[in-house]
Amino acid sequence: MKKPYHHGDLKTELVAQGIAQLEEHGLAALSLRKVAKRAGVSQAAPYSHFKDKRSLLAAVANEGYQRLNQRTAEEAEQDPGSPTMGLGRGYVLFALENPALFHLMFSSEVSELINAGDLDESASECYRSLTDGINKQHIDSSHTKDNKFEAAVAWSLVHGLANLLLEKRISPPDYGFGELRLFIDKILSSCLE
Amino acid sequence: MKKPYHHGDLKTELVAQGIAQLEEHGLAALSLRKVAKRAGVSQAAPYSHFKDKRSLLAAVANEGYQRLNQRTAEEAEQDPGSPTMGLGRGYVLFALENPALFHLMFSSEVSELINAGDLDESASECYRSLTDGINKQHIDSSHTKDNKFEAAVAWSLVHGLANLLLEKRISPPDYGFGELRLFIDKILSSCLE
DNA sequence: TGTACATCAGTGAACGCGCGTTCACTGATGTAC
DNA sequence: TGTACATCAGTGAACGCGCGTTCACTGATGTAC
Repeated sequence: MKKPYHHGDLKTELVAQGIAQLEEHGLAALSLRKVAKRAGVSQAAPYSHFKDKRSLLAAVANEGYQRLNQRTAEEAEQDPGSPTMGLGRGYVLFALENPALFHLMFSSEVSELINAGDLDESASECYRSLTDGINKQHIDSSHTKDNKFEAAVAWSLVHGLANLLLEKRISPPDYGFGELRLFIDKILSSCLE
Repeated sequence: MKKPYHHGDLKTELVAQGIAQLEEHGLAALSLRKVAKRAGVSQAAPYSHFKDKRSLLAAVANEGYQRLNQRTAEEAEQDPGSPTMGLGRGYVLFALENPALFHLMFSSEVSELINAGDLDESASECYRSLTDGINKQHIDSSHTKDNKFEAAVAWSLVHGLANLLLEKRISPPDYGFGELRLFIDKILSSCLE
């Protein structure tokens, strides 16, 4: 009665435990065996739901992209005056709040899966929503074309900042900022608004 | 006579073969055993020159940072009017010319080594030369302060662009650019000059 | 309502693999006398 | 110039480990009659 033979929703559980393992022990420690153990299931059980390890990775990354999209949308709502700043801030904050998940999402392995079309639309949506935000922002501004490039600039800036903060190559206190959010805004503002 | 017992300069050779292995087979395939094999030496031989694997990684990354500094300086010389653009272009080009080495240099593992002070000054020099470039550029421009932040902005932009190009998340042809160098300049110019 | 059966999620043992590291050793080198 | 010896770079076998994946299986479930 304590441990039913069939789990019920093992597939979802494996993705959840994958994320938990990721955040607790980092990307290098994400193995199928450990995820299975966390879910209280034998090491071979995941193969009933995922073709192979890459397939579980894709599902975990997918969940990550959905959360990223939520997080950026959330931050953009809070700051309706400048959608780009909100989206950008949300992107960087998400990375810092979910370091290993973010790492996985932009790892070579997952990039290959994305480029092979093995992920949902969620993965590409984060870029699309950035473009949308920029279009919205510039609809009644001086710029009219070049929005496409601005999106690439914004993504690069935000992605680079996230990575450099994550690896502690840039440290806000060195810039006199105790409050992370303010530092992010300061850096992003020079290019984004 | 063909194979002397003592190599002569195995330490240097191991670093060189580490870089070669990296570029030929990627970061995930960089093991001590493979590097030793490439150098024509037993798997235990590297331990005469390096305390452990991390120590070899540090040496390889260090060589990488030296090459990065060379590459950015080279590009900056070619383009004396705008040091920042030159440095930035050099940074991105280096990443694309040495994808796996760049990957290693900014991996979590090497970041930890850097933050623990286990690398030469070369690692921090790339950031310092960027700051210098910005100071040079703004010495007779309108801005006077804020150079410190501009350096963080420039580094973020350049680092993000390098990573997104590397993982093929951004593809110059999608923006109508066949020539990589022109695309990089277009993206960088909106923030850097 | 009760029974036979197909389905399939999950088990547990086993596979082969490459890895970092250790260890007692051997061969080459150079220095002291 | 020649010999004894310390040094130490490199050897090769072995260690234990965790990994992804396969396999024949077993237990639970639900459906057809």
